[in-house]
Amino acid sequence: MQTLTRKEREKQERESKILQLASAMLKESGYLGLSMDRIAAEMEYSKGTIYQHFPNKEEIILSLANEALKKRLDMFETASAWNATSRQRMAAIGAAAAEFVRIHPMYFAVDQLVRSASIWEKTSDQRRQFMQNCEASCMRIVGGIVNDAITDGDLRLANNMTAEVLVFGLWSMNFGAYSIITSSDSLEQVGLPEPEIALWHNQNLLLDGYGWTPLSSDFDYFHTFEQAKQELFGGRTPNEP
Amino acid sequence: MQTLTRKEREKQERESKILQLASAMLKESGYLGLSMDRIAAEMEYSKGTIYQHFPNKEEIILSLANEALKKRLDMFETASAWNATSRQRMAAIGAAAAEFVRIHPMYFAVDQLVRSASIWEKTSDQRRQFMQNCEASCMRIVGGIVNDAITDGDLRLANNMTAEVLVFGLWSMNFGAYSIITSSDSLEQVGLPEPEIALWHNQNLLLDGYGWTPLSSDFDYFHTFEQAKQELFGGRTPNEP
DNA sequence: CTCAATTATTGACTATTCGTCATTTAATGA
DNA sequence: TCATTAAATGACGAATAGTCAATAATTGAG
Repeated sequence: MQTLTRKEREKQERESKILQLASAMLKESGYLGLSMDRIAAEMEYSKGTIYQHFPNKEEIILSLANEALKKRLDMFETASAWNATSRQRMAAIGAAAAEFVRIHPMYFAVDQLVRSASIWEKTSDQRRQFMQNCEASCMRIVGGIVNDAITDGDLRLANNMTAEVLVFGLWSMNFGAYSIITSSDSLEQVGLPEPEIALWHNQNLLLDGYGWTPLSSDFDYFHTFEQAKQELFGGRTPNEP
Repeated sequence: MQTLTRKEREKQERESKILQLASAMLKESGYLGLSMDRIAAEMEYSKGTIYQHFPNKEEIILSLANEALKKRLDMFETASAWNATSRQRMAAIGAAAAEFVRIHPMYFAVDQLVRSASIWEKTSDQRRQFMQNCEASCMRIVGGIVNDAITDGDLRLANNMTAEVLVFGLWSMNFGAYSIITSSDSLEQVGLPEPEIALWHNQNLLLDGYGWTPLSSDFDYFHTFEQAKQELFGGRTPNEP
């Protein structure tokens, strides 16, 4: 006996089919190529039915972003709960971020879209709040690791510093790096054949700059990174075929 | 005696008027609010005439980005040519970036737009190359300062490191931070009342992590930053009323 | 100055899109 | 069986990008 009626199940299936199609279209031809008419046509439903699921195009896009963000939050939680030193847990967060990008190469494009085009205003409070919640939760998780490091004596912040500033440093570096990486194919021509590794080095050196011990010169965090990837997200990540 | 005929001048004026209007519209209501019809209406010209200047909407957007990028390149060159230590010149680059964002708050939104929506494909080779050129030049300038630092003995890169990796670190951090800052109004709610200052700290700590002397703990780079802002870009920046 | 040739401008037109809603179709259960 | 409720439809209105034949303005040779 199911908790959902056949109708409810059908509806949910259709919804995920819509999102799946939309994701493919977005990947294929960007925001402008994502057309409600085409979704309806490919679904073999009329447009009106699609609009019963999502009141507008923007809600679909934000839904896609939220699906991804939810997974990222899970991965960050997994990384944070790892039994290791604070900086190793931080490395695990890095592994989570890298794995997330591997699984959702579209996410940054979508996130940028949501931020830049006037998509935000057209979406429902509920979905907007969900998104902000996910982001805030991610920050809180990373902030928690920072505070643990302080508690453990591995990190001492200067007077005019807060954990939030450090988290913002990592966040902005990651966001920027992956935005550039996923939307630019000419990085080799500019002397950066392996931008992901460059990001990894820079993250470590930033934490070294904060004096978060053990410093990356004294410990092989790349090994930790690979280990976290394997143990925590190895083989198959949750919710992914 | 002008080198341009009256017609050419008129055309150029009209072109900059179009860009000006487009910029305002983009600021006002985003990519979707930027309408060729509305531009034509507000210019009091017909649509066809607008299309004689720009073959499509996307070219207008890329033009706007390029206008801004050109100015940033100028500012970076100015900063790099400053007579000071390598890390001070780096601080001047930071001042240039900050000043650039102050003058062009729209730039990051437009840049993200160009990257994420399918704008890139629709634009001319010429404009695309101009953009890539500007970006590459900016990187080269910053890379030049890094190399000067190495020559001066203020910086020693590890074996597996290159100047490009460092530049990428600064680039991604700046790009990410300003993208987030200019597209998010809820940073205070997340414990970041002054994100620009946070960025500044993080940049310095990253360079400290690289061991670029004098370290920020030994030298007041914020003073340098303010000084560069004043001396190099103070009062009125070039090409700005 | 005149007027044919060139150049610039126009806006009606096509095609495409989003989102709505009266109408039709299907499902339900008394 | 059939009245009532729910779901699905697609024609429609309103915007928009971009085109292009027709029109207006400019130019410069005679």
